[in-house]
Amino acid sequence: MLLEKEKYDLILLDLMLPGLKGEEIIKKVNNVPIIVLSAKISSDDKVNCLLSGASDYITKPFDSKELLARIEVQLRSNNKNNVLDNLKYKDLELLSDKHTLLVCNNKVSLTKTEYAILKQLLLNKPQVISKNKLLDLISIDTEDCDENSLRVHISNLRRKIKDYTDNEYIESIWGIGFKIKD
Amino acid sequence: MLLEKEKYDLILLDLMLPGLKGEEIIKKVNNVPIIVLSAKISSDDKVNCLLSGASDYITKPFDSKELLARIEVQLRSNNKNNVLDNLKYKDLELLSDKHTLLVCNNKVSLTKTEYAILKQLLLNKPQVISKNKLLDLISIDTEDCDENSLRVHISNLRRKIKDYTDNEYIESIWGIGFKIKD
DNA sequence: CAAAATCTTAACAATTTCTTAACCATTTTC
DNA sequence: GAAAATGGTTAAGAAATTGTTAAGATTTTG
Repeated sequence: MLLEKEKYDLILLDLMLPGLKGEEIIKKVNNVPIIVLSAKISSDDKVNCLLSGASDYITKPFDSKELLARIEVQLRSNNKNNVLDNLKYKDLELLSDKHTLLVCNNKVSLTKTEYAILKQLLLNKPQVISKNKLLDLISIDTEDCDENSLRVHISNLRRKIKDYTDNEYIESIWGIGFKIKD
Repeated sequence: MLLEKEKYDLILLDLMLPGLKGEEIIKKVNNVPIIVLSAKISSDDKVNCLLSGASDYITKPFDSKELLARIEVQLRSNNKNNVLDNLKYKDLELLSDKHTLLVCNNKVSLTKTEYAILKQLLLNKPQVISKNKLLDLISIDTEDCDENSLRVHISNLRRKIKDYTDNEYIESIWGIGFKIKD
C-alpha cells in the first residue's frame, strides 16, 4: 500500500472512491492531516470521520476556493508543530536520517523497527501507545510480529539508551502499551 | 481585552455577535485555534476567515454533534492532553493519556480493570451502573470475573482513593450496582 | 552467493494483576 | 429477631504480562 511507503504532507480522501473503506484509511494514518471529501451529508458520517482522526470534512459540492483555504489551514497547522522539534526530548534526539539516535550527543544506530517505535512514542509524547498500534506500525516494514517480538525490540531500545544515560525513557503501562516517561 | 489577559484552549467565534469585527479578532489571536460560527454562507467569508487564521468555519444551522467533533479535532491537534478526554469530578481526575488517576493532584496508579470500572462510573456520573454491566465491561479484558471479583476491585479502588481524600466517591446501591456519589 | 545485520521465536525469571476463598458486617425477608 | 442474601475486606495462590537472553530464521548488503 502506497500510504505505508511514501511520505505525505496532506491527504485528500474522497469517500466515494472504490476500494478501501474511508474510515479504515483514516485510522491507519498517523500524523498526517486528512481532509475528507464526501457527498454524504449525514452528520453521523462527519462525526465518525472527525473523531476517527480526520482533520476536516467537506461536503460536495464545495467551492474550490474553500477547499484551497482549508488545505492551507491544514498545512499551516502542520508546520507549526514542527515534526523535527518533537523528536527531541531531554537527552534524546532522533535524527531524520532514519536510523540514528543521539543519546547525550552520542550516536547510537537503530534498526528500522527500533526507529519506527521510538519515533511513534516521541511523536505522541505524553500519551500511551497501545501495543496493537505499535504492532500495526511495525507491520509496515516487517509482516510477522507479535507482542513477544515487540517486547524484544523495546528491550533492545532500552539497552541502547541505557548505555549512555541513566534516565529511563520508555515506560510500560501494564496491559495497555508503552509511553515516554514525563 | 480579555483575550490578552487570559489563556484559552479554543475560541468559538460567532460572527453575528455585536462588537469587534470577527476578522480583526482572528488576526489578533495567536496560537489558539479558532472555530468560526456564522450564518453567512458566502464562500468568500469562509475563505477570508480561514486564510486570516481561523482553524475551522461552521455554517449555521449546524448539528451540535458536528460542532463537538470539530472542537475535539482542534483540541486534539493543538494540545495532546485533550481536555475532553479527561474525566474530572471533585478531587478526582482520570487521565486518559497515562491511564492514571489524580486524587487531589496525587498520582495514583490504577490497574487496567480499576481504570475501566472508574471510567465507566465517571462517564455515567449520576447514574447507577449495574453489576452486570460492569462485569460485561471488565470481561472485555479479563475473562473470568464474577461479582466477588468485582467487589474486590471496587474495594481496592476505594482504598486507593481513600489514601488521599476523606470524601467517599463510590457508592453501593444495594442489590443493583454502583454509582458515583453526588 | 556469502557475510552481516535484523527479526522472530522460545525459554525462563520477575513482576503485576486477578480470582478465589474465608470471614465478618450490613441489609432484607419472613 | 433469626435466617438468608448481599456487600466489604483481606490474604494467598493462580494467572497474565513483562523483561531478558540466546539461538535460529529471515532479510539485506556487498
